[in-house]
Amino acid sequence: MPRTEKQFEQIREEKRDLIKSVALELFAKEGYYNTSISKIARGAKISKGLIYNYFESKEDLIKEIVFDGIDTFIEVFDPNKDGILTDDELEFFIGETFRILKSNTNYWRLYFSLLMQSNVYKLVGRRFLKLIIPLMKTLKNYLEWKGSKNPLVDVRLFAALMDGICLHYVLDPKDFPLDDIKERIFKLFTINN
Amino acid sequence: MPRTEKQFEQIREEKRDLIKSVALELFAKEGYYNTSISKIARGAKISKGLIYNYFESKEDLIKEIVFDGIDTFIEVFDPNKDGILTDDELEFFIGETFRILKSNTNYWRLYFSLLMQSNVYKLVGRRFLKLIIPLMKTLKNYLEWKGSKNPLVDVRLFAALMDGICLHYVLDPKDFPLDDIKERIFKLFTINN
Amino acid sequence: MPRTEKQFEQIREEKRDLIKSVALELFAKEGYYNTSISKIARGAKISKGLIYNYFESKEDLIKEIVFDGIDTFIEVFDPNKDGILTDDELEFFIGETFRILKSNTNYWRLYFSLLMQSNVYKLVGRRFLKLIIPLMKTLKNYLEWKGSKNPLVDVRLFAALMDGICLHYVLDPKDFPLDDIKERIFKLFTINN
Amino acid sequence: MPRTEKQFEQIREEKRDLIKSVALELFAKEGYYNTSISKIARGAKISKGLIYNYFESKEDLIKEIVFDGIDTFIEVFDPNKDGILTDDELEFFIGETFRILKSNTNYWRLYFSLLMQSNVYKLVGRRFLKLIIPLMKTLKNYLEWKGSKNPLVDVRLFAALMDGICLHYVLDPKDFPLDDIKERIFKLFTINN
DNA sequence: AATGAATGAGAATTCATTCAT
DNA sequence: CATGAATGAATTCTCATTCAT
Repeated sequence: MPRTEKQFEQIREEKRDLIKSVALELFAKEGYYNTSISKIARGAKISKGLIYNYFESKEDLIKEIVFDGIDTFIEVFDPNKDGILTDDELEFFIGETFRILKSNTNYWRLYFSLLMQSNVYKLVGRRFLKLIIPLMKTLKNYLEWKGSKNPLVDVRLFAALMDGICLHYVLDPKDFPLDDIKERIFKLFTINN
Repeated sequence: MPRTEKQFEQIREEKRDLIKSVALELFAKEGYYNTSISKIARGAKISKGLIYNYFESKEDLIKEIVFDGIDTFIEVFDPNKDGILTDDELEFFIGETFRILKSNTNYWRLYFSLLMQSNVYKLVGRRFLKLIIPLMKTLKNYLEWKGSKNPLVDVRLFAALMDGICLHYVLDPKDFPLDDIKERIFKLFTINN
Repeated sequence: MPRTEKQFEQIREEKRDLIKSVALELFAKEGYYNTSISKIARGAKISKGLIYNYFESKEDLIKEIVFDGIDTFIEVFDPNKDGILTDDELEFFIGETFRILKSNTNYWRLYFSLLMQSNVYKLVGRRFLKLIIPLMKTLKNYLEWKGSKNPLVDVRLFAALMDGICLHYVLDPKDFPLDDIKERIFKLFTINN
Repeated sequence: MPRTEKQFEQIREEKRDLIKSVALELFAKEGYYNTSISKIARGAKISKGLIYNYFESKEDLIKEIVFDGIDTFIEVFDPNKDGILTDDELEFFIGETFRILKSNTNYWRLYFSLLMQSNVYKLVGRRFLKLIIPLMKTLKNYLEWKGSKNPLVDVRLFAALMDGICLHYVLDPKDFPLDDIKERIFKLFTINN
């Protein structure tokens, strides 16, 4: 019995995901340039050629991986709401960020490593900004409401802090007191100052 | 009549510096792996071979560049004092960090980009930690004195924040309100909380 | 429809052999260091890169070539017999040695040329000795039986003579009276002296 | 007081010899291709450039070294005599050969190593033959007189044997019973057979 | 006579990508 | 859909040689 169109589609989808997950693992662990297509193929137990059946190029592959990560982020934080943040919502935001950080450490290490290569940044940064900007706007409103004298600066501060924590966490996840840090951040930004 | 020892010494010194500055520029702008020795040679208007007259390998070259940066940092912050931080000293520390960040933006972009490539991190991280650890200790004492309930966590928070700011700054220095941020950090960490 | 495992295996086998035979030819004629991978590739009408698909490095390539030659030798002379040599067996030994010399002149030129490069000797010498030592032991017994007063010295003499002949032969095979020499050696070492 | 022409000449001579002896040492120990001009200069504690003041090229340098060795050989064996060899003279010949071998082991190792690289052989071989041929002629007469049925073959045998011994000796001088071997050769070729 | 900085051709090696099967 | 042999451009690095001083 020949497979249906749909079954093929599903096989393709699974293969794509397999390749991407192996590639993410390797990119994050060994670096983008130290990870050859051969290694990925070996890791996924498929042939080199097949990868080109699913992705146009190595660059295309990493682009997809990064975009996927961004999309995960978007799904969680999609702010199609009212642009208004409550204390609870801020706590949720911080908590979710750290939860994703914990469960996708590899991805975020990769993300930061890529971010630093300006050519990749140009590629990916734009898309990331589109996601971040509305969040930042909402946050600005929130901080304004909280009495911040210079909410724009405080937003920057918040963003930098979050990224700094991500950075430190992915570099050495074992000893990082993520939960304590969460508490502190929450306090820092919810109290009226 | 042959050149004197001193003249050779000077030529070497100048060439080394030229190569390092061109390399730093390119490494930071295009990434370590996207910067070939050929490009560096072209940038410095010298031959490929000459670079190997001054540096044993590409790896040796980047190691020297990074160590130079660390040394600059050390010179400013060498804490063989009393291990005690006053409010003024903290302000000085933050201020100096940002001043160095501004004047060595390229270097710090490079530093972060390397940090993320685990193999390079192993190379450099150790040396950096040796510098950082005493600073962190001093800071811990300071925060304790300021009444921090969990100074270890606060030190982590501070370090992450500083790195986050550095990261954001090097990625987009133009629009970053570094001075305002400085104020905010200072306030955050000097008030009794 | 993809090629079967067996077809690939055969292609690989043939290509490996092609590369090895071209490389042997060139190594022997021009020397190891004067033979670049490019030259070998050109000689085999394949790309440089393909050679690395079959051999890990230039050193690996020559190692395989030399080991192949040793293996040929071992196949002929494998002395897991009784350790006893008759006159006929000695004649056979000498005859076979010269036959191999004639049919593998290139290989032996290469072998001698490598022998003299101490680093390569270390690589290969050990394996060769393993083969030679038992042969020499058998020969010593034989010469003892023939009445040699100092069989150890005579074994050395025999080995040196055989290698000297090989050396002269590979340097100028055209005019070398190999068959007459064979007779003489046989007489020299079979008569009681 | 300015140095005289002669003094300069002597300095030059000494430097040439220094360079050659260092180069011979290194060529023999590490191989021709593994010995860079830089290494030689370092070994002789002079500058790279100066070597080119004395020798046109690396090839020129090795050519001179090899020719020197041949000349040493010629000095000892120059057969401007009667072309007739007595038993005593043969013993002297063999003895001298081995004496030179012992005192110049490095040189002979180099010589053999070069011999095997056909391009060098072409360079040097001709000159060597000019030296060897008269010796071989004299030896042929001697062997004829001794009753050799095929003196040409015996000359070849003798030459091969001598080279074989040299080869084995330079490869592992420590354990080689050179003196015993000498006795055996002498007996082998002086007895009527 | 002497120096060593500088050159540039060429070496080994890697790897993304293609393509016949 | 799948394979892996094959390519070739690019990379790091070496080194004989030149030359200004």
